[in-house]
Amino acid sequence: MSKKLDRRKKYTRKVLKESLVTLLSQKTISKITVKELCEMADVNRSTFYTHYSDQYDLLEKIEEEIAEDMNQYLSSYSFNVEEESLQMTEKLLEYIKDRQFMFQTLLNENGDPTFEVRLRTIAQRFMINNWLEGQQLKEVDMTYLSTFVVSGAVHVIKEWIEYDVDVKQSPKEMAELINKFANEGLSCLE
Amino acid sequence: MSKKLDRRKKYTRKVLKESLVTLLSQKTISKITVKELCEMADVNRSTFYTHYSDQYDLLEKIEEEIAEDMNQYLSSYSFNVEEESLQMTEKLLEYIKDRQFMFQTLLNENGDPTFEVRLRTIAQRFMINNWLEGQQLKEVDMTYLSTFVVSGAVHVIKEWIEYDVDVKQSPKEMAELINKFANEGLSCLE
DNA sequence: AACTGTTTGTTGATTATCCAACACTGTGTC
DNA sequence: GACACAGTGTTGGATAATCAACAAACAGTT
Repeated sequence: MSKKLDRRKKYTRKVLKESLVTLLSQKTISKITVKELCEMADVNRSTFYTHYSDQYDLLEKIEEEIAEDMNQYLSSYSFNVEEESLQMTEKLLEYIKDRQFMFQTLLNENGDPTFEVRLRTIAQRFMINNWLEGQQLKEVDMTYLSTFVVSGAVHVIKEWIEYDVDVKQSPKEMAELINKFANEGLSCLE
Repeated sequence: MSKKLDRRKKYTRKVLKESLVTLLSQKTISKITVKELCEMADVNRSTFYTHYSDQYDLLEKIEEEIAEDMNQYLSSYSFNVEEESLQMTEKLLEYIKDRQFMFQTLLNENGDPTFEVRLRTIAQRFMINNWLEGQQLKEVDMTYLSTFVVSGAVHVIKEWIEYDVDVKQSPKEMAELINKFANEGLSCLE
């Protein structure tokens, strides 16, 4: 499935992604030049063009990757088995924690305004497929519910960032809290 | 003088050096294999051998580089002009701060026992060339003095590490303190 | 409008790294 | 001793990244 990447490719893409996110924390994508991006990443400009067509393309790829990861995590998510579920939540939290800066940047002023929407879409699809399976819900309720949950999640992430919450210190407790909330939320529907 | 290095070479050597120092914080040089070193650095083993012959060679190069840097800093050191001197001390402190982990590792149990000696030699040569210029000192005094100063410096570095002193927060005050001490020490000799 | 400096894609030749394979040495185990 | 196992150094061919150079587009200045 996932073809084995040459170390060089892996490294080049990694630093380019990191550099773009760093620059995005300072200015809007349209004000970022390929030149400064490559200088920051310490990568030859010609190399950049063998991977991406421009800044926008790179940003696209970054977000696609996140989307894939989120889907990956959410696809194996289930609230049936308690312990397994907790572990999944924990992993998801660690994933986010490791990319705190990235999320912060992409969700803030200079970031992509469509990014939050994309996250919302992913979560919405997940909720429809898993949580709300079997439930007979009006479409209005469904939309409202997913919007509510995702907004909450984004809000939580932003709060973590603002108050510099160290998720890693207690991912377990955090995971329990979140799962409990999710379950109670579900039971409230019945 | 300093030949222009290909970015790739620069990167390869950088990660290999970082990885070795990291490993040295865990075990002795003789227990470190080239294989695990390359795995940590994410560099092909064959690439390693195009740069260094073995772990010991790499460690050698790391220490040589530090020695060069220290010489560089110390060579442009003078206590004649007050402000300039302070700036030099400040830069030197920042240099050490940026490599705190490296110094810590090289000076500790797993590190190279000869490293402290090398530092001592450098400082000794410096003191003879600069500070003690013109002073009529017995060789015994000279050796004792340099040993005293370097031991002090190493001790200070180790204390910074242990008590996690943030040198960067006040390199200026720190620099003033050190220069003042150095000057008083010198005047004590007269 | 001409001028200056900067960024942009793109190219060709060069170089470094990768990878997989190899034979070799050392070390521990039955 | 015979055996498996892990690390060593070295090789050759494939591939990626480098660098320097280019024409073109663009923005700001005078």
